Amino acid sequence: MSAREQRQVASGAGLSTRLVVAEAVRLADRDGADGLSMRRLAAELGLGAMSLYHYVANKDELLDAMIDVVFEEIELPPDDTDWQSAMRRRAVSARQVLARHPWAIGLIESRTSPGPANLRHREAVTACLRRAGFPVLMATHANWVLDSYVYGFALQESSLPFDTADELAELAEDVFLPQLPPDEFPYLNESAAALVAAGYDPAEEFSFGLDLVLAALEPLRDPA
Amino acid sequence: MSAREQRQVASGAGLSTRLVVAEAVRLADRDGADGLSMRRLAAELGLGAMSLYHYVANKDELLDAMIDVVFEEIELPPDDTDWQSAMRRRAVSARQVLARHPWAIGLIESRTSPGPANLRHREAVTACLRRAGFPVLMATHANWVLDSYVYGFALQESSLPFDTADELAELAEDVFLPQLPPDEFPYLNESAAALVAAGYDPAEEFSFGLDLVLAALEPLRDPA
DNA sequence: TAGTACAGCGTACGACGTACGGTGTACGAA
DNA sequence: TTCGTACACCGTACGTCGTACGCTGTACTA
Repeated sequence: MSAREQRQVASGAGLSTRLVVAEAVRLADRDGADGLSMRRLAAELGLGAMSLYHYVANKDELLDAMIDVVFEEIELPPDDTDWQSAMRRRAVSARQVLARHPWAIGLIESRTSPGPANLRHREAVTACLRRAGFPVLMATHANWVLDSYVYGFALQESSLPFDTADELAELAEDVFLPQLPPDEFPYLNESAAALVAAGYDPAEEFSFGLDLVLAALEPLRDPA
Repeated sequence: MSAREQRQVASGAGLSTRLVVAEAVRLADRDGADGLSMRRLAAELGLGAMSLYHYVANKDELLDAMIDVVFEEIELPPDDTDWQSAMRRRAVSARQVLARHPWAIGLIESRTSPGPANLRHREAVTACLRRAGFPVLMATHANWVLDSYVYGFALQESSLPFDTADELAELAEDVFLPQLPPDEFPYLNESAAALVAAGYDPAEEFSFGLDLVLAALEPLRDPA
């Protein structure tokens, strides 16, 4: 029995590994990945720094657990609709969750062992694709394409310095365009202007690409 | 004139900001983002820690500069072919570069101001799409879809604990499958088995999704 | 010959993760 | 009632981090 499992069982009353990890997620949401330190987390919980090590083996394990909490928040593809609707539901949910916890995206790069929620998620998605008639290897391909799109979109979105169309318009005028001489960046200027005029909505932008990918995957199903 | 620009001009003989950043990239490639510290970087260059601050304002600026070096390595879309070939070239190049510098992916999340190479890259890609006949807003959409796919793929690839089909086969047998009880994860087991049997090549996997996306974008061009 | 840049460094401060060895309280057994 | 034990928790300390501050020495100019 590892130290971690031991603690998870114990202390039915007050603290628990789950609560510690949850508070860590809250802290990272508020202050970013760099703002999360064992000391600050402990202080937030009213503990001394070293007390955390009764619930978590080390910071690395804490980060792994935090990522798995994030995966837990992502909706699984429902199995009472067509596969496209199901995959859309879970993709949209994933984007929302990752936008809420942007630190998670940067963390994924450095941790290589998926947690239980992650595995459950992958199983559910693969199941949905297989039942929709995708051959085994096609389901793998579809999985890669969809996950790449979702993670990549979340990554890009998290690195944007604005969240809404209004903020974009403001920033474009005050910061971006002054940095983009029209003779050197004619196309970016054109795009920026068009984008400000048309309005920018991350959810819509996400939908566009998602529908494109889903439609492109459709013909790869086996005509069961 | 900022401290940084000042240094870039000075010291024509030995060190320069460019060399410092280049060495930082090498160090991050070798030891990961966490392995890069100002002291270690300085030591690698035969300097005291504080000497670095003659070339770089602070670590944050160093990280920004490192990311821009990475973007510099990515091939721009050539303009002597059809748009699909051009976008494929730059996407394949981007994947290769990001696989060489996986730390860059995790860094992107937390830095919001694109460097000059990044801007030049975006301009070139947008130009290619516009010239291929995509209307302004369609070009923006295409940009989002393609970049999302590329970054997302790179992110996933960097978080895989294996690089080749052989390593996958080995890990699957020794680590993955024992963790995946067949009754709980039937589809992941099926996928893993099929993947081991068929062999796994990241470049091929990348190509599959890339071609899918490119083909899906084709009809969105304006029939100029 | 004096003055001025500038590359480079030594020291120090506050924060970090965490190893190690405590302390107090709760509780079952004697 | 007493004692042993388990467990939640913590204080201190070590090595590392980024970097502020102020000092060297060298090279070159006036």
